[in-house]
Amino acid sequence: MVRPDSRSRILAAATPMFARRGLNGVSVRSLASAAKVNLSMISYHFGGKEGLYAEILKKQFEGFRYIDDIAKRDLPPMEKCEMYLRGTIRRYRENPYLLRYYVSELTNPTPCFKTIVRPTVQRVLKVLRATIDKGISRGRLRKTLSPADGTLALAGMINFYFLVAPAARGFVDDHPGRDEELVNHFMDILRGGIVA
Amino acid sequence: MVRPDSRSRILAAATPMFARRGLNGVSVRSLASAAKVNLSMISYHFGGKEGLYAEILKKQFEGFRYIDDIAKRDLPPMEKCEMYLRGTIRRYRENPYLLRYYVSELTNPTPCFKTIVRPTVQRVLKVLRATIDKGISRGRLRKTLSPADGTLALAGMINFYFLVAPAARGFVDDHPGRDEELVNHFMDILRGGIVA
DNA sequence: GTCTATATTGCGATAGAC
DNA sequence: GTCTATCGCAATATAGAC
Repeated sequence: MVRPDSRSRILAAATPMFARRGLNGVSVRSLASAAKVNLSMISYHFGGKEGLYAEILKKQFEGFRYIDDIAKRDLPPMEKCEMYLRGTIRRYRENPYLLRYYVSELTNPTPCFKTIVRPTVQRVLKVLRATIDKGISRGRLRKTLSPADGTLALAGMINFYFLVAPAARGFVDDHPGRDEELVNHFMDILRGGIVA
Repeated sequence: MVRPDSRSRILAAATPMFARRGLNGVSVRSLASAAKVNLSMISYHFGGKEGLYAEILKKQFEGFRYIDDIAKRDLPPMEKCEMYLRGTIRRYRENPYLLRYYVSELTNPTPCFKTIVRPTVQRVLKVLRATIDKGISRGRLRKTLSPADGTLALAGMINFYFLVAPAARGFVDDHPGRDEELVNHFMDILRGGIVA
């Protein structure tokens, strides 16, 4: 096991720090000290703090690629919804920082918002909407369903679940072991609502 | 129309600035210049930048008080859900900054998170959950519904709608004129899901 | 690639005159 | 309450030795 080079060490140390405190909440000094590199290394490798942030954000957003699998497949709409729920849960379990970068960019956008964040969000929404559109036209989903609002409801329930988790301690006992249950609960709501 | 005093001017100028750029993204100098006050006024009135932020956050979070109206009333669960949706929409329309403070605290918590944010979130979730619990025990909601996950699904769809709005330009044409439609679409999903 | 040393600017906060 | 002036320190970034 060789010691990772300084570039990798910077990326590894910076990823959780930016996630927790945002671009403006982290100084190059604290980055360098956490990564155990000289502070000039950040400029050397990434051209400055913002360059480092942009590189990390770009890498984080590759976690959204699973949406393309959903787009390609020809499956009934409810199965695609389930794929989306499972893919989203998996994405956040595998990478606990992605949601923070994502939401942080939505509320306090950096220059990366236009180049990386918005195009990705639009892509995800577009795929989900196409699924719903097709489901309606094929008679699988009810024809009074609004494709746009339905998409946002679907994306909202699962994303908000992870977003609010840190403030919901004691409300849900969130852990990977209940993911299957979570998918089933949300799918039940999509299938038949909440009414008896 | 008299000129507001310096304290009010600081609050008025700082509210949108913290909302857009976060606590760490705003300097006292930029605050003072936007509010057209001397920079020493921030320490004088609020004891520093963090004190100012805390005061604004506290005031913003008063926007969640409508949840107590819902808690007090004795209404069928679906009517309470509709009250919650309408109240949430109204809250974000009346105060376009609240969601940013809210979500920003969830992803990049400041010292206010423990004192203000988490207690408020817990309060909202508790009220919604109590509504669902009662709805189930009275046979109005289906007995297989998970109260916790149902709560998060409900809160998620409407909160995410506003959260993602800046990145969803062109996807939904969001404006107050369609709020009634939005409530109806979400209520339809809660009533019967999305399946035909 | 990695370091030291430093340039330069900006930061938050406050002392003290008025 | 409001101002000027300034303190002390942190910020990002880079020049230049090795």
